[in-house]
Amino acid sequence: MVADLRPDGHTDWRAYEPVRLPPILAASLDAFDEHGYHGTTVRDIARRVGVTVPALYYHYQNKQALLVELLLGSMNAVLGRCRSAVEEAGPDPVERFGALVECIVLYMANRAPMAFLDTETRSLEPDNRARYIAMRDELEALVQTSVRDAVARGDFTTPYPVDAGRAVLTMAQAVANWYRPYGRLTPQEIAGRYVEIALAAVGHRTKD
Amino acid sequence: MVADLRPDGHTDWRAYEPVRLPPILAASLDAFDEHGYHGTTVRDIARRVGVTVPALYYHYQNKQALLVELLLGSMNAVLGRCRSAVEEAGPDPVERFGALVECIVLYMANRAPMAFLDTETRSLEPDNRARYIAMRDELEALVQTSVRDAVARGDFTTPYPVDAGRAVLTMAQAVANWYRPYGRLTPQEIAGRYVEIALAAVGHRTKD
DNA sequence: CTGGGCGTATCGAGCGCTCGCTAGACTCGG
DNA sequence: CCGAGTCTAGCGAGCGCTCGATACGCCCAG
Repeated sequence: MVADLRPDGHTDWRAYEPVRLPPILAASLDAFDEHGYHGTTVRDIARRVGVTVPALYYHYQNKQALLVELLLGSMNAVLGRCRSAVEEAGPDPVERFGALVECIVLYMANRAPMAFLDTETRSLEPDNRARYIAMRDELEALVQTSVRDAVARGDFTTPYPVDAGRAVLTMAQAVANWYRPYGRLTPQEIAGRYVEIALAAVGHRTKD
Repeated sequence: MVADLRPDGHTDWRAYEPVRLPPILAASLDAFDEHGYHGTTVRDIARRVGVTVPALYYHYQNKQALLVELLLGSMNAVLGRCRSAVEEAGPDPVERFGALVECIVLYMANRAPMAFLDTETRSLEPDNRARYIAMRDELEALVQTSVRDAVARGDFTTPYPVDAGRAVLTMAQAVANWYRPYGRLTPQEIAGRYVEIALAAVGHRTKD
């Protein structure tokens, strides 16, 4: 089951171990990222793993199951980390917002290949897509709630909380599209900068 | 040729007529957006148009040519509009930045199905992809130049011009992923708000 | 200590189908 | 009567997936 897939059995939402996936899932991830779901053949996946096609079908029901495992597992992982992040941040909505941006950017960078798969959502069959979107909506709700609460307290001055919240969420998610591990900044550095940029975008009153 | 595709023969970069595409391209666009390039069959496109498969091949060389026409045409259109926008904005980098954000968001909303196709870039064959990426890079350069110049003048106070520039560009492009024509805001309203949000993100000194 | 039975994981071979694409004939307005 | 545009028919390749067989390690009865 998807719930059992733990791409990272994290305790700290900031900590990232090298990703450990079953070989077949790892190969599927690479192939889906390179060619997309429909552009990937089960023969290609088998070739990458170094086995024959029937071996794949021994471990997974079908091609769709591979995508489900990866996509639902990824969304579950980022959502779990974000829940930890807001909890750890405490009641202050500004702290929560900052923790969320940091958490999302960290995930998008440290798990870029996983997060990049998000574009394959449309290849999920309806039931699976519904479960995926429900989790995605919960993630957006976490962000929007923190923005709304911070605006209500007068900590954020943006006149467009919903639009600014969505803008911040999308720009954080987009990190997965351009991040390269050999880039000029570490994931932690990018996350730190994005927190500042995001706080500016929502019109955070600086205390000094 | 791609250069001949004029999805909109605009004179004003803010003006959008209903999109007028040859029926085969319009059907291809719908199909590619729904199922992706590899998930779309030429039979599906033919069915949407109401012709048989050979009729498609009379008008276009192959399936790839349909994607090339749409993707290159779209990128060419947004890039052309953005060039007009910076030119019209004059020499002030803040004005240029604002015009660019407005222009990009307007395109992403008014041409959301076209812009959404961006995710199919990886299905372009190498030569076509290279041409596409060259245009995309030029678009990013327009934004980054305006940010750098505005920071040099002290009009933007962001300590991370490159990162903030990319953040703004990605959040503007992401509009194509969530915009719906029956939504609560018009494209022009969204663009206006995004200009404000983007200016805040880069730390624009307000004059008052 | 042994050997038969069983679960796990793999294989070669190939089924039924759909894919992108095309040869060649037909239709019909100018 | 020509040629632009469409059709019917179908080719060769590759698709997702499955069948029956097999190699191997483990457990336990004799």
